Amino acid sequence: MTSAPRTARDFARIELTRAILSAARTQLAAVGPGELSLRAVARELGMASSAVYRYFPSREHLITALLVECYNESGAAVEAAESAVPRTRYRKRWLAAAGALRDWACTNSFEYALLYGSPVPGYAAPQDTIGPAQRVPQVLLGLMADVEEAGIPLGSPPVRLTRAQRAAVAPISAFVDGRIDDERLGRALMAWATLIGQTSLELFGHLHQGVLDYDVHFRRVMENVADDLGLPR
Amino acid sequence: MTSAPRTARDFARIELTRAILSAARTQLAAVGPGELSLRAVARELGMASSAVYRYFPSREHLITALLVECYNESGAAVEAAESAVPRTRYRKRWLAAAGALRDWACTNSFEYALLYGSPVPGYAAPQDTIGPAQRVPQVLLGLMADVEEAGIPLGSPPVRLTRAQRAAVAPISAFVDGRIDDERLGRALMAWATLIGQTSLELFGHLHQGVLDYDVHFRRVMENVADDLGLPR
DNA sequence: CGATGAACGAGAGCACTGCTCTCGTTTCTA
DNA sequence: TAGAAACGAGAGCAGTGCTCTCGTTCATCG
Repeated sequence: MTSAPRTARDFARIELTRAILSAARTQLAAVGPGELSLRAVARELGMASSAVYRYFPSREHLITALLVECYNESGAAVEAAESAVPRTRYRKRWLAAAGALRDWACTNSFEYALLYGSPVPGYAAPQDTIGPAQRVPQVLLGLMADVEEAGIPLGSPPVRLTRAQRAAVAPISAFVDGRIDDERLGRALMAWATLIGQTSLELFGHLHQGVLDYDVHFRRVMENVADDLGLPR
Repeated sequence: MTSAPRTARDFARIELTRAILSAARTQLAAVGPGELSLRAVARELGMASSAVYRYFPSREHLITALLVECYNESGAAVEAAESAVPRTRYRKRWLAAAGALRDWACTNSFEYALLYGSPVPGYAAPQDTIGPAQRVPQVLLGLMADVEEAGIPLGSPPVRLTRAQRAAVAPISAFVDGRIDDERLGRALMAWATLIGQTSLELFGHLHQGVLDYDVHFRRVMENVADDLGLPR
C-alpha cells in the first residue's frame, strides 16, 4: 500500500491519485472501458492532460488501477453477501454469493465488462491484479471446503478422475491444501464458469429476445448449479 | 444477400467490400477489436481512408460485418463437428459441439472476444447479427430435441417449475415448438452458459496459474455438463 | 536559514484515430 | 450521347495517447 503522508506534497499526491481514479471511475460508468479517455478525466479535474502522467505512467496503468478497484469492490460484495448467511446453510450461501456478483454486475455493467469481458490489449494481467481477482473464486472455494468438511455428497455420483485431470487443477488443489476433493473442486470451477457465463450472456445481450425475465432465469440456473454441487435445500 | 453483379461497377463493389472485410479480418487477428483501425485497413489496401466509407458507412458497420462473419464461421464449425457424429451418440454430439467452439475460439481468440467479450459501444445488436448469433445455441437446442424425443431422462431428477420460470424462457420454448420440456430447456441454456463461461475464463486469462492443462480441464467440465444433461456415455 | 535538486502543472507538439467535405474522374442509365 | 449517380483522392477537423520543455513550487540538507 501507499506509505503514510509525511509532507504536504505526499498528502496532495495520494489525494490527487484518488481523485483521478474516482473521476475515471465516474467516466467508466458512462462510456465503457475502451472509450475511457485520459484527457477527459484530466478535463473533468481541471488539469492539463500531461499532469495526469505524473500519477499514472500510462492509460494502461490507470485502467489496471481501475481493474484492481473493481475486483475488490465486487469481491467485497460477494464476500459480504455470502458471509451474511448462516454457515451451514450451504445452498443459501452459494445463491447469495452468485446473486451478489450478478447484482454488482447489473449496477456496474461497464465495470463488469472491464473485469470479465475481453481484456483490453493483448494484455498480461499485472501481478497486483491477481490477488483481488481471486476474491470471488476464493469465496466459492471456502464454501466448498465447508461442504466437504460437513461430508455432504455431490449432486451426481462422482466419476473416477484420471491422473491428468487431477494434475490439471493441481495448483488450486494445493492452494486449498487438500481440503476439497478433486472431484468437488472440478464442480466448483464449473460453478464459477457457469456463474460468469450466465452473467456475461445476460449483460452482453446474448439472451435478448430469448429470455424474458432475467432475474428468474438467473436464479433458476444457479439453483441447478446448486443441485449439481449437492447443496441441500 | 447481395444481388447478382449486373455491371462492372457492381462487380467491383462486392469485390472491394469483400477485400476490405478480409483485410479487416487479417488485422483483427493481430490487434483486437478495440484497436482495429479503419485507416490501417485502407492503407493495407492502398486506398484513401475516405474511400472505405463508400462501402461501410462507419467503423461500427465494419465491425458489425465482421461480427456476422465470425458468428457464421464459428456456427458453421460447431454445426459441422456436431453433425459429423452419429445422431444417437448424444453425448458425443455435445462434446463435439462444445469442443468445436473452443477450438475455434482458441485459434481465433480476438474474434471470439469480439463475439462473446464486452460489446464495443453501448451497442444494441443490429438485426442482421441475431440470426448468425443463434447458430451455436440452435445446435444445442436441436440436440436436446433429439434427446427429448428419445425419451432420455435428465441427469438429476427434474424439479417442479414455477409459472414464472416457465414464462421466463417462453420465447425459446415457442421457438422449439414445445419439442423440449421446459426443465430440459433450462439445462440446455445452462450448458450454453457454462460453455461460454468456461471458454471465456480460459481465453481471457482467468484460469492462469490456476489450471495447468486447459484441454483436459475443458473436456472434464464438458463431461460434467453432459452428466447434468443426462447424456448417456 | 538558505541553497540545491526533486517533484510538479501547464502548454506545445507529434503521430494517430474516425469522420466529413470537396473536387475531379469514371461509369451507368435514360 | 447527355445527365446523373458512384467513386477515389486529398485536405481538414476534432479528438486521442503520449513526450518534451519550461517555469514554479516544495522538500531536504548543509
